[in-house]
Amino acid sequence: MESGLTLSSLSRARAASPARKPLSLVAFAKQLGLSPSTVSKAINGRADVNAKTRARVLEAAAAQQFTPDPAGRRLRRQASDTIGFVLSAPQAHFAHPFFLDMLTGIDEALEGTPYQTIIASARSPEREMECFVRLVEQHRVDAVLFARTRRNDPRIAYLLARKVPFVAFGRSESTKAYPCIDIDHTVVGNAGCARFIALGHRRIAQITGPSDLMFTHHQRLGYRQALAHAGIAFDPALQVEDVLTEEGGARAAGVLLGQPNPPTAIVCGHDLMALGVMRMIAQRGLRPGTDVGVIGGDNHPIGALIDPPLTSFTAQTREAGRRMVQMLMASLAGTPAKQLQEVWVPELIVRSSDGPRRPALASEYRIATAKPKRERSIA
Amino acid sequence: MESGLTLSSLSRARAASPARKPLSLVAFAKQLGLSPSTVSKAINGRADVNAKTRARVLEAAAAQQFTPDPAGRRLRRQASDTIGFVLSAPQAHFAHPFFLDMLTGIDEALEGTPYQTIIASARSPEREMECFVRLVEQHRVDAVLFARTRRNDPRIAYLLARKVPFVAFGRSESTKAYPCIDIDHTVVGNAGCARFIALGHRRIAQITGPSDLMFTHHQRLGYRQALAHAGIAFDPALQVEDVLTEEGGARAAGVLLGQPNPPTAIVCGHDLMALGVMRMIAQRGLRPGTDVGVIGGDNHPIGALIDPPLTSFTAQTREAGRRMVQMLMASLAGTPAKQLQEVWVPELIVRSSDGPRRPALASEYRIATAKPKRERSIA
DNA sequence: TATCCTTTCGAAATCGTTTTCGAAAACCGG
DNA sequence: CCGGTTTTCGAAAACGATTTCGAAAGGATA
Repeated sequence: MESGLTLSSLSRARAASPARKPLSLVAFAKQLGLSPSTVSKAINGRADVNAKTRARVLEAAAAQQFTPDPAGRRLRRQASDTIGFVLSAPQAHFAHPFFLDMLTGIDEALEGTPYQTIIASARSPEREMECFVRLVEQHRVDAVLFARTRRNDPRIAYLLARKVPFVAFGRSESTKAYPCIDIDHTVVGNAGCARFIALGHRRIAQITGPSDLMFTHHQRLGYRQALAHAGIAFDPALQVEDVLTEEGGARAAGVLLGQPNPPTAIVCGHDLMALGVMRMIAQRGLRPGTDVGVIGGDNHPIGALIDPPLTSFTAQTREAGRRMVQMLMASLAGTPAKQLQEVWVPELIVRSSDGPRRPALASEYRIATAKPKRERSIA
Repeated sequence: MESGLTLSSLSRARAASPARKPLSLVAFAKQLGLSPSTVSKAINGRADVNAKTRARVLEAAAAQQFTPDPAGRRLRRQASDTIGFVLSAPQAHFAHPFFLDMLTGIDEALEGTPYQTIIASARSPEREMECFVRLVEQHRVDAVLFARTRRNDPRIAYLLARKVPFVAFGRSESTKAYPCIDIDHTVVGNAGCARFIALGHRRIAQITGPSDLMFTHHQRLGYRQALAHAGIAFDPALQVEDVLTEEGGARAAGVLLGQPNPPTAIVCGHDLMALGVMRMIAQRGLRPGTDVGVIGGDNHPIGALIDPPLTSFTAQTREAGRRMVQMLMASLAGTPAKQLQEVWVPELIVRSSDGPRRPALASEYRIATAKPKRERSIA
């Protein structure tokens, strides 16, 4: 059956579904006693149309809910009015609100513009490029948004070479400037580690995702900065990476805790990994947050609900989605890429997993008892 | 700045971004020494083209990566080749993989077809209809997919009246048939409750989402069926509803546990609610899974990670997304709606939250220690 | 071989919009 | 009132594909 879904069967199928024919621009124009060109110009805000005429057109359009058919518009304009948002390997992030949050922000910012978002998901990291190429070469999108940049990101190289407008969530080591917005993850590594130092820890480990991811790379740099600043020698055995999942975090923690001189605190780059870390700590007979401190990285909502509640960092994913769209519009309008680069500084959200255990409200039990009072979020 | 984003500024902006001109069908046809019509027909699988010619065309198209420009195709065909997927009130489901899973399934099934998915998110339940109307009346989509049906769903009425092809995830009380796929949530209520009865419980409560949601309604029916089957009198005070969030679950549990004769077990319609329920049980000084049994409803991945691990039901959201697309294609091809209705039976995933506490692997600690061995999932 | 039917192809119309360019109208200062 | 400038509008030509319909070629039959 799947193979029977040929292009031809699809096209013939369409004929079966009827639908009332909508108002075309020419018909609408005739109604108003104007030419199609004038109506079009009125709607599109061109200068060469009398203010009075324009008002009349817009009023009638609003009254009759008239909107120019996007199909005609697109053909003539040679633009698809469509922005592609690429999900990378969604199966790996199944329980993470990251992409959906970002998508929501994007959709919000696009409200009222003629643009729409199409999503495309890359089956695997290897097939990511494929996804971009298809979107671009088949003229399905005017611009692209995506996240999870890598240090050396072929997608960025491709889009730049192909001159496709885009905004990335995340920096890279590209020598050419491109519009992007990023969270400063050196802060996540640095401030997380520094907090443990301030709490008296000396043997502090870091668990992150794959280091070819730019944000992971930054986290690792930040961690080393904090150590250096405190005069603590960097021990490579304490900095491990694994995949960005709960299991990855657990596995990495197992490696760390199995060492002869295990760490007393672990900073994580990702909250799901932190969850796995906490699970592994418990499995080893230790108490997360008491025997071994844990700090996460991206404020997964589940972090507030577990026990001990996870100390983490603000993420602002939805706001980032919104901002990416604004930057894209600016980019399309000609603003140079150098002016379209923002780095947001995340803030620590202090809960309980990062230090000696505080008396919990219902300390006998295993599920977080209430939202911690000490939580501090950014405005 | 936001208000400066007029249609006109956008359109002029576009001119700024250049791009190599791609191969048009006429140019491609000329290359082959054929007419555009023949090439088009070859590609679209029409009958009146010689097998040899068709092979030659398809080969060349593959070699040169030629694809007919969707814009022209859409204009002529009077179809957008686009399917709308509507997210309802995403902010309420922030941490739930439901929508992203479904989206992934949809995208998978659409691979290789000329269709693409656009997503639209309804700001609030009240503005849901707005979203549908805009999508349809502005010709942005050929068909629509959506989830979370209500008992009496105006979206379904609208789409049926407007003759827009669609597939819903969830049944409703519509008298007219429409294509849909659904999980049988009476099973969630029934089997969950029955399990507690089998474990010896007699005072069993149910916490669900708002009862105007169809799946919630089914859950509530199933719960009463199980009670009736066991000859236990239904106590309305034990069946409460709240919003579909962790907080909602906690609040509802608070109400139940505050009663003079509180329940010894609680079946939930939704895993996030179950999480809140467990939190409230702990907050009341009781042990979830030991003093009060808890069963969830839709296999949120976090359920396997908490302690005690949450007994729940299979959800198969991604598979459902795939199947919805297949059914939509069938519907477009003329298959009557009555043949496009499926109800899938969820299966219990037994972990630990539903019964007397089993010895945990690292019983001192507060985070689940390992994936439970007893977990049983469907094939 | 003539006739008819089938197969295969292409010319031309069409989808609905935007845009260019020219013409008419209105306005202006002298 | 006139020449020149500015506004305002509309006719017509795109944009790139699909589809209808007719014609040519090929095959079969009498």
